[in-house]
Amino acid sequence: MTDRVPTFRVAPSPTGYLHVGVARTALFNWLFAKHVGGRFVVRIEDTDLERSKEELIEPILSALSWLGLDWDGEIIRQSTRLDHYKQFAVQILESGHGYRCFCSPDQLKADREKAKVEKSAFGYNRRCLELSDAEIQERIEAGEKYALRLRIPEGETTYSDMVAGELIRDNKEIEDFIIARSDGTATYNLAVVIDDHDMGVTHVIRGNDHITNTFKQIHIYQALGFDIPQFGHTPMILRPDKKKVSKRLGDKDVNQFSKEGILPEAMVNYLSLLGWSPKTDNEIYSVEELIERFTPDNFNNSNAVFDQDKLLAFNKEHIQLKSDHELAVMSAPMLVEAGLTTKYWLETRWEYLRNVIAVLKERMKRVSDIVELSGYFFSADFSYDAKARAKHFHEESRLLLIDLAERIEAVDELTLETSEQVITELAVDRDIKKATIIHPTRLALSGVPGGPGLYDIMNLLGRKNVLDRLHRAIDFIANDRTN
RNA sequence: GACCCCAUCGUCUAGUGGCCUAGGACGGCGCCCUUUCACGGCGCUAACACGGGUUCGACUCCCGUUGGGGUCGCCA
Repeated sequence: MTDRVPTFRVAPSPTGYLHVGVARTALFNWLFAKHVGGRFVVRIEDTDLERSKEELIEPILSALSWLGLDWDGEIIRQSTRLDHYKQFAVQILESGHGYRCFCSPDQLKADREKAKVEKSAFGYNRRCLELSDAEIQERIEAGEKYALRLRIPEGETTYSDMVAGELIRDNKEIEDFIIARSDGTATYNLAVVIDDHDMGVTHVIRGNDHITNTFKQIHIYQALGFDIPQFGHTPMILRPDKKKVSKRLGDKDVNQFSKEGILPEAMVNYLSLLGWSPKTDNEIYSVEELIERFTPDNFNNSNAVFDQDKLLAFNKEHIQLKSDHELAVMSAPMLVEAGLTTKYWLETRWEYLRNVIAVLKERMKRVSDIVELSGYFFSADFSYDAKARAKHFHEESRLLLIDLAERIEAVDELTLETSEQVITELAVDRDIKKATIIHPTRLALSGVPGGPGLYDIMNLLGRKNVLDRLHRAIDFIANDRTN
């Protein structure tokens, strides 16, 4: 075990989308693998043919890819290994570590209900443990179906958890669980142990809802004579209502965050801080920095509530860290999809897009915010914000805009400097505050009361567009008054 | 219910017996900056669940209570 390359894994089951809980587990394993220079592998847990859905595999993998959690080697699918598991089930049976159980699911269900009412013993009552060889033979020949159970010995089971420390459990609390179904297929716990062994997994980091499974799996490892990996059970990610994040409760597909303008860097950064801490005052880290700092002694052992607002705050920070060009690449398809522009138009005016992003960037909390923020940079076909209109569009401002338009006519080119110059001169000549001019002008050029500095807008729009929009507003105000 | 885990501001967390009149971040609130909206800067708000011990001294150690979470499938 000493010279094995550290191998970590994530093992999603395609019975739902990848939610933040599994994503965070995957991230921890990945970060840890990168930190120690080990391997990170992916396994699809689809032994339950009933509930597993083929079409869910691709979205799960794309979510991992989106997060940047690249994996090593081939993806293992349990459904392709069903036959492989059988020999181990047989081995456990023949070595005396397991036994046949003829109890029907209905029978077991009745047992459980009875035990619940009587508040008596937990787990399987071992009815089939003492069956004689003859009786077993007889029932097999009679065609009775049977499942295989692992026989848990007396005593207690203990192991050292990377997160929780020394864990000990009385074997009375571990029932003789089923390792192979009556149709011969392996159940989750058996398959997991065999796969982790075959894949050379040395470290298993997963949610602490798996602790009971870990105790069961340790007994399978022992029955099979396999080396037991290091286990680490992280606290859960909870929803704001304090319930465990779960696909069964309809929790969000990680892919959805991407659609909502969340940067994978932000998601990774935020997720890394749920149940783990770099133990510094800084919270914003790049993936490289996280890998650098990621050690298991910094795990936390209490559950964490997933906070959308804080994710958004991280997203804002990471957006600011992106170059204008990178943001332009991400924004372009969103702008096209929103119908604000076309792919061709953008391709020929890439610098314009970049400049638009440069002035809008600090206002973006989501990448997709660009759509809401930048409309007027691509189209003059906007309406004026009603409140702002009432405040800034009136006869006085109309005359001001006419004056401004005339002055701009006299200018060759609108730059940052000339824009400011024109406004300043107008203000001085009329002996008014610049703001008096700026507000109606901004509304005339953008239709909205907020946004980048007016000179930036004028500079970007250019002389012709500014003039057109000024005249449009002048006419609008005139018509508005007569109505 | 049984078993297990956990317990610091609303949320994520720092704290590993004296450095704590408990630090940071998000949120909220206020101020400043400012042509607007943002950004940024500054400040404020707000927590050691409770009760017992141990100790010269407990947020830090132990026990109990309470609270929260998890598990209890021929699901994963």
